[in-house]
This record gives sequence, structure tokens and C-alpha cells, in this order.
Amino acid sequence: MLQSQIFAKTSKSSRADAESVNADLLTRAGFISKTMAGVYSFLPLGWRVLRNIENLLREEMDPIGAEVFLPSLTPFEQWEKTGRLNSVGILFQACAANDLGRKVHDAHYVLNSTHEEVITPLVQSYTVSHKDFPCAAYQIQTKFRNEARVKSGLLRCREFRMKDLYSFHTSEEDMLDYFFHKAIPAYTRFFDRVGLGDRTVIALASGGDFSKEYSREFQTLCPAGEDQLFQIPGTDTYYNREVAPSKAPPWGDPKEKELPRKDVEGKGIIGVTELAAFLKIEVERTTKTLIFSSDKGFIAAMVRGGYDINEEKLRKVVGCMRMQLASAEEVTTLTGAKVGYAGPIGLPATVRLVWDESTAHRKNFECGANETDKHTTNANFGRDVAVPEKFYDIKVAREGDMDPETGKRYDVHRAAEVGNVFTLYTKFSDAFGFHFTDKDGKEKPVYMGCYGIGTSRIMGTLAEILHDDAGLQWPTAVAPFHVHVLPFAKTKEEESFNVALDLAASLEKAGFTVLVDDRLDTSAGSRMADSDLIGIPKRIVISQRSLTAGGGEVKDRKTGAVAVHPLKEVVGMLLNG
RNA sequence: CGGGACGUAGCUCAGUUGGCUAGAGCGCACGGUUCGGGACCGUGAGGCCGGAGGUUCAAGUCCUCUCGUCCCGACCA
Repeated sequence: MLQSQIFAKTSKSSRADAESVNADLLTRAGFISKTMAGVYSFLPLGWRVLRNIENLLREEMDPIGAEVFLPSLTPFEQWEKTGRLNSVGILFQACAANDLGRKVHDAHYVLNSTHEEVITPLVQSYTVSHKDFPCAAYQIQTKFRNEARVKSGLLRCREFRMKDLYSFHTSEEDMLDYFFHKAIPAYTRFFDRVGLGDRTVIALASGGDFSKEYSREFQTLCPAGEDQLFQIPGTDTYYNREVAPSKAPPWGDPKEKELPRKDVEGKGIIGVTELAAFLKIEVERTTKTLIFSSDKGFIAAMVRGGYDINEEKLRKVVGCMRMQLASAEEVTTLTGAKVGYAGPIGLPATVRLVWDESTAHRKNFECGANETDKHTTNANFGRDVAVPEKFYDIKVAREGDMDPETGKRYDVHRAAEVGNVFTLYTKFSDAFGFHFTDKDGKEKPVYMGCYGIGTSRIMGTLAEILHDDAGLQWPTAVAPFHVHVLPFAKTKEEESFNVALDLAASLEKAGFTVLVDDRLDTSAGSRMADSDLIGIPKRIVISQRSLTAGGGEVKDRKTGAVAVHPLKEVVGMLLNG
């Protein structure tokens, strides 16, 4: 392809709103262009990269599932059936201007954020017998999610490309077998091939409320990533922060002498940092108490100052189905104080107290006084509040925390979630009444799994990781072109230009994709800078100088190594890597 | 959804306490000189100062609202 045919030009200066390395480089190099926050157009070079990523992915998916293409637009009803119409907060709901008889804003369609609502009834309509299972289908599609906060270029968009695979099974065992022995290995091979293998790990993450085990996330270690992984040192065990079991560094001296309990006026002081400063005590001495309401009654959850409560962990401790922060009215009724002054001492007996292990070992701790503007200091277990039967882990893990099993302090990493795999069990098949007739003639529920890979996010992650000061450095497997040929000639009649075209033709014949920079009116320096910015793995300069020196000057974008090779040998040399 | 910052030429930005006939660099067009690391000289085109109200003799500049964009946090199959 001739570079003059690509309308998207490079830019020397970063856009003012270029929020991240990947957005900056990909925009400046002419791969993508922002249409609005979190929505990008893919330009010729960028679309080629995305296509390469997706085609590579197809090669790994085709052996384990059949490719389909599902609609983006879905009727409301299907989302009502699963109850997700209202529970998925980021859902785009659409209405049409010419839907007469309906009010404007009276949405009747969903722009799919994921496709369980489409694929489940679809597969259901064709499968009735146990002989039809297992089966799996995948697609690569545009997804819509109105993310509360769009950020980091292609890493978090409102409209993005995703591969989603769904599998259907007659038993839990078969579902798990597919999950562990088909999906995960295929994913691992794909991430190796796409160029992220050496930095991508499998992390344990929340499986959702319907799942018995952790889901698995494929996470690429990368400072721009928005997830935090907690690694047990020296092992392959990584937890997403949202599920990492944690043991706080112990704080407190059991031998400390108990002081008289005292209620202190601290008007309007809410928040442990402010409070600790006001009371002139350590933050660790303070206690954060949050009141939750659940189907098992009210719960007061206590963590040491500086920690947050992990509702998922708390839910498991309590053993409830649903749980939410108590309303301001409920808090006032229970504590007799405004929100912000709740504490464990003197709550109604109906409120279950759940203490985090970080609060143990402390003497003379602070907590809310259950009275507006008041804080209790020098509280002690046994004297002021009952010694808990057990201390739990109900907090969000923090850097510095230890894995409770091994007692080792976690290594914490930033990472970008590039793929995830879930066991869905019968959540969706139940919603649609998706059953099959088993060998014994009985109707049984279908087990499902779903497996996602964000292909546009992978493009962003690659840019985020593989670049230097001069620009992008694409791995050969996904590069927009394999070779960038730069003829340095003044006119198209010159020898070097025609030699370059001949070389490009023979490279293409050998199976390489080639971009020829035919912008002869542009200075050599700026064309080389563009070449570095675009990041095609191999650059070949053909000029009077290189011809005199014996042929074409080949430069490796990644290593920067430069060497002149006879023209006849260039193709063979590139074929041999 | 909370907190913060920013909207002036295609892009990056300057524009003092209101005085503007709105600037610079890059890019673009034309002419010339260059020709292997973002060349140089000259000429030129290009703006509803995000939008709507207001204050004022006078608003890019001050006030209110609104829309947009980014950052931090919350959220996140």
C-alpha cells in the first residue's frame, strides 16, 4: 500500500486531551481518532491492527467454538427476562424517533453491553436434546457500555470491540471441563501469540453472585492498567483487589493499660484521617463502622481506620443473598445519630456486629459514639463492648497487607484486564427456561460459561507497553504492515523509487504486507520520524546512498539495529526473521 | 455519581488589573532554495474566543446557567 493513500496523517504534537500513552501515540500516529469521550474511530492503520488481533483470535477460537454475528440492537423483553434491564447500570437503552405512539425517551431497545440475552434464547431455539450438547459459539462485536468514567484511551471506552464466547453444557462437570481445559488454554495461547504473553497473568476475581468459584481474569501487568493485583510472593497466585483475602499488619499493644472511656465532641468531623488528626491519635486507633441492611437483618461492620469494607466479603460472612448500605433514616433509627457517627457500642441487640481482624489486638480504640458529633475514645473489648467470638476478613485489601494463608506480604501490581472467563451455571438458562431432555428422559437445566476478550483494549494495551520515546513498536503478529519501505528519491522517475517499488512487490509476493512511503515531497527526516512513530517492525530505506553501499538499509524498529543488505537478499533475510 | 482542572485557527498554546482591528509556533496553499533524522526564505488562506443569558460606554477577559473534555475517587460480568 502507498502511504499517500492513507488520509490519516501523523502529528508532531500531542493532543491536549490525550489522556494516556496509548491514546497519545495511537492518535499522533494516525491509528485512531476520538469521536467523543470513550468512542473512537479506527483509521486505516488502526483498523489493520485491530483486524490482525481479531483474526489471530479467530484462529484460537475456531477450534473451540463456531463464529456467529449477533445484533447490537435487542428488544427490551429479552433483558427484562434476565432482570438485567435495571440491574446493569451502564446499559444503553435506545428509542427511535419514528416509533409513533411511544413517548420520546421511552426506550424500547437495548444496545447490547454483552450478549447473554441474545445468544441464550437463540441457542435454546435449536437445542432440545442432550445430543445437541456441548456446544459453543463466539462472535467479535461492538459493545456499548455507558461507563461512569471513561479513561485511558482504548483501555476503557463506552463503545469498544469485544470477542465473546458462550458455551452450553449438560452438567456442571462438563462446564468446568470446558472452562479449564478448552477456554483457558486457548486464551493463554492467544495472549502468547498477540505479544502479551510474558506480561499477562491469570488472576482470581469475583465470579458474580451466582458463581461458586472465582472467575479468572487475564491481566496484563502495565502501569496504566486500572486494576490492582495482589500476588502471593514467589507464586503464580494473583488476586484481583476486589477478592484478595487480607490480613492487616497487626497494630496495637495488648499490654497497653486500659484508660477510662471518654466521649469526645468532634462536631462535623467525619472520616478517619481528619478524626485522627483532631483527636491526636494514630489512624490505626480509629474504627470505621458502617451499617448495612440485608435479608438477614441489620449488620454493623467494623474495620480499622484506613481500611474500606469489602461488601462481597461481608456478604459471605453474613451468609445473606442481598445486602446494601443502610439508608440515612435506618442509620438514624438504629444509632440515634446522623450518618457518620455510628459505632459498635450500645447498638440495638438486633444489629449483628461483624469485626474485621484488623481491629483485634487494639486497646483504647476510637469508634463512633452513636450520637451526632460525638466520638468514643479509649474503648476496649470486654469492658465496653463484648469480645467478638471471631474476627473476620471483611476489608478491601491494601498494599502492605498479607495473604492470610501464607502470612506473606503481597506484591501489588497494576494491570489491565484483557480477558475474563466466567462460569455462569444456570443463571441465564433459568431466566429463559432453557432446558434439555437428558438420556433418562428428564428435563434438566443447561449450564453455561462465558468468556470475553476486549480486542480494542488489547490494541491499547499493546501500545501502552510496546513503545519508546519515538513511537510505537508493534509485534509482527499484529503490526499494521510487516515492512515499511522508504524510498529517498526526488522524483518518481529516479532509480531508488523504482527499486523500492520492485522490492515492495517481491516482499508482497513472499507474503509480507508492505507500506511504501511515496511522499517524495516530504523531508527525509520527517518521514523517518513518522516511520518510528507508526512502529512497523522493519524499515527499509532505499536511496542513492544505500544503493551505493550495496542495496537496502534495513532497520529493526525494536532493537534499532541497522544493516545494509543486497536487494536480492532482503526478502530471504526477512523470511528467516 | 462526588471532587478538581480546562474549552481562543486543523493541532499546541499566548492573550496581564475589562480597551481587540484577536496573536505566535506547527500544519496547510503558492513561489523559490534545500534533499538521510521532524530543512530554510518569502507570500497567503484560515476564528461566532464551546453555547445561552447577564453586568458594562466597552467582554476572549467579570457573573450565572449550560454543553463538552481530561484528572482523582466511587462504580465496573
